[in-house]
Amino acid sequence: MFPDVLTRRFSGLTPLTAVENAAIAAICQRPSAFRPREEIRAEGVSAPLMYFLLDGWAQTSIGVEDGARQILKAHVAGDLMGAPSAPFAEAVETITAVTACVVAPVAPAALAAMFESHPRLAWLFFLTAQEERVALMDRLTAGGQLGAHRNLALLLLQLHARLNPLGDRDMEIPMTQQQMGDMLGLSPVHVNRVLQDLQRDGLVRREGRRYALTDPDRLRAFVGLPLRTFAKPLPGTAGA
Amino acid sequence: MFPDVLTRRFSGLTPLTAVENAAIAAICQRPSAFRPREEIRAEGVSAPLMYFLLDGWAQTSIGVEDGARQILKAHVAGDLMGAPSAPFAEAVETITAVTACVVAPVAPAALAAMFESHPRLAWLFFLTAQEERVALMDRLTAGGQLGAHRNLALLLLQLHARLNPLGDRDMEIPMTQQQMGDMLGLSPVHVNRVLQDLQRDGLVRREGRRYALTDPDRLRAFVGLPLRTFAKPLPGTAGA
DNA sequence: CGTAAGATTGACAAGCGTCAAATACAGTGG
DNA sequence: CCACTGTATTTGACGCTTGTCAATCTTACG
Repeated sequence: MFPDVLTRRFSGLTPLTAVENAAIAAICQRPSAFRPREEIRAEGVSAPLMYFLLDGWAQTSIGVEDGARQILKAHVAGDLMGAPSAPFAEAVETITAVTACVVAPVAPAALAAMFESHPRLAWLFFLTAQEERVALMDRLTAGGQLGAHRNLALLLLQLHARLNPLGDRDMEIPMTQQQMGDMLGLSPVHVNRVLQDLQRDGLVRREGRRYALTDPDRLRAFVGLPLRTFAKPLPGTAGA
Repeated sequence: MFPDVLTRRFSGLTPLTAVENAAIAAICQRPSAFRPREEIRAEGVSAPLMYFLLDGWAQTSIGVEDGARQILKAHVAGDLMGAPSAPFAEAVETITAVTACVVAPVAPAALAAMFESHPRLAWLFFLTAQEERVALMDRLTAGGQLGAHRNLALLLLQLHARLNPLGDRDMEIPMTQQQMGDMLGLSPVHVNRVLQDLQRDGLVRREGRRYALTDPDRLRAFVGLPLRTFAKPLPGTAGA
């Protein structure tokens, strides 16, 4: 059960060996389940753990004093959550279940130990961390330089790429418009209006929380940022 | 020369051994110098390298089609630049010299090889990548949830923390207001107005590009986001 | 001394947030 | 099966924040 979903995490880079799969499974603690809206890990707790998301949707967010919060990432099965807090004494981000989900905790020290026995995995985790950085960089760029329309369009494209690697047009996004707003720094009211604009322009179709990108190419052109292809055969790893 | 500045990179986590210093120096290619405004590495180039910044200020940015650009990070001596592009076939970000600066290129494959011989360094680089993620997460939170005033105040606090670890109030920021705007997603005109507001409120003093935080505590309270202390003794590394 | 880049100021417009109300929708208990 | 309740979506009116445009002023530098 574990290995499958975790292997998928790195499938864009390289396939894992059976030994590597086992090494990852070995550092996972017993999985536990959470219900929708339940808090998996609160920001501020000390000695924070990391979590492999085995099933469901979750999100990480940072809260601001006045009650506002920024959602930083929507996680799907296979994601490693909470890693950004690893260098810190106290957790930086809150992890919340969006749908029902199952997570396996991982102690940072255990991951560090794995780095010693499996340097190739260490490199893969390093590359994955860089990918996450790029995702944040793109989002920052979109937030700073693009308007709400192109920003939301980018979000839909990114979710589509992750949910639908095969390229189907249809997808189910289990987020409220409020949550999308918290991701983009927009009010839920404005999210709603922008979604309607995109529909009116024929870029998106929508029924409830089912979204269809009617013309992905036009949508990409509209956004004006390249969609990264997280896919490069692993450069010079085992063979040094 | 190298080791000093690079060691400083990790000083918040743990001191490096002489062997580790040598290992890092060994993967560096011959350093080269750049003049202000010169492009060190353009986004889009294939097989991108990484660069240790040995001296000076540099910045990484992502361009948008219509000519706008988002500055993602201001780099000071000791930073590893360009790592986010490592998993990609083509460079994601443009690296530009802000002041005169000296950089040492590093091939991703060389770093991967170092991960095999020095797993503790691998873990340190992993943690550093997570710190960078948190920096982006904070900036994203500021951009999405805070207004221009608090956002700019946060930028000043962050620069102050990096430039002035000793806590002096005075610092020289070699950025134009235009560049600050490109970091925050604000127009240069608005940056100027906000800076004046902060001065009027007695939070900042400024002469040319010398900035003084007159009351750091009040400034921090004003922002409402915690300033991360990138300082935790390295958890379970060598002793596994 | 001349030129270019940056900083500053003002007037105006657009984008987005806020407030408030109305409407759909799902789950709950009678 | 139906009223009841809370949550999500939708719509409208209005105002603040921020961008745009254009001009002026300062500073650095050849």
